[in-house]
Amino acid sequence: MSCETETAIALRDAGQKVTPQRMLILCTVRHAREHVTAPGLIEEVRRAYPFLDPSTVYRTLSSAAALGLVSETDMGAGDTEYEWIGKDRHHHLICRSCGDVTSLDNSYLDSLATALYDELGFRADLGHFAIFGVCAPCRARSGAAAGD
Amino acid sequence: MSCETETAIALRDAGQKVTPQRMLILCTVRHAREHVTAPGLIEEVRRAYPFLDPSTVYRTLSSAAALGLVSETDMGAGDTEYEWIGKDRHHHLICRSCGDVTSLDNSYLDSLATALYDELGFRADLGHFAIFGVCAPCRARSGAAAGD
DNA sequence: CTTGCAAATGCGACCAGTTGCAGTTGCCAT
DNA sequence: ATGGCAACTGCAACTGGTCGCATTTGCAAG
Ligand SMILES: [Zn+2]
Ligand SMILES: [Zn+2]
Ligand SMILES: [Zn+2]
Ligand SMILES: [Zn+2]
Repeated sequence: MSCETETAIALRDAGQKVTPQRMLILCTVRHAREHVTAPGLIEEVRRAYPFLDPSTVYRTLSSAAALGLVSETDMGAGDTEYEWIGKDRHHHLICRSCGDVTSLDNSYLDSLATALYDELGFRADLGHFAIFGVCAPCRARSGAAAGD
Repeated sequence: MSCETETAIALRDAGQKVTPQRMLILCTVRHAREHVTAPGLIEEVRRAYPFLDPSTVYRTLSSAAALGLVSETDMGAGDTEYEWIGKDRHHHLICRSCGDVTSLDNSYLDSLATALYDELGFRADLGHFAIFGVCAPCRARSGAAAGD
């Protein structure tokens, strides 16, 4: 099944209309295998469809995020970053010192989700977390003595 | 020790100047035992100090957040919410269905922080998380059959 | 107490993103 | 296939929040 078909089905399943604009926007997000910002995305989609209005892009991203099709995350870079959410959930560790961003397997969060569910009955939706902190190299670099 | 003195010390320790504006802004955040939004805070502080500029409030909140004095969190309400961070760290569970917000003890996140540190050497700063999902009452209400 | 500097404030310009509205279009029932 | 409605789009006005700069002010050295 093609990417376009899958995206259309996802939209339809969510009770939304399938329009050319949405297909273009969402497929662009999906094909970008990295996080994209709204301004970057607007520039990208306008190459194929110059008259597409920015407000349509924002509205599409917002509703898609509400549906869980894409993640909408503040990675600390000043602009909200969007990413298609496939089957493989992931999260990110962001170093406040060097700015390095690494991916984190969902299994680390799974135990938290399990605890919340078992102990509190809360079904957590741990879509795409940005966890800030200091990475190992930076800790070593800034002096092992300071490492609490 | 009074709240004002503690706040001033916290600012001074962080290498920042103690100004009347900052004291007013930060003490207001501190005394509010709940989350506050920037617009709400501006209205509040202007009762005591009408000429205080909104940009000063935003800058103060931003730098205080960078220093870890206050948390800066998107609780899903459309406006970023700020809260004074005391000794007792906490997080929140937010139900997407009924909108209910509950507090979560930091111990749930501690195990995650420990795992990240032990296995990856990443010193996570889990300041004030907003965890979205569906609460137990809503799960029960929307039919136990649908509960996966 | 006086002096000097760096940081903070206030003001105004600016801009990304949101919102309201009217026209258009996907989609379902007939 | 056709009709009708509700959702979506594009446009334009609006606005919350940011940024640059000149002035003020905290604060530490002398
Ligand atoms: Zn990601
Ligand atoms: Zn680092
Ligand atoms: Zn809180
Ligand atoms: Zn609920």
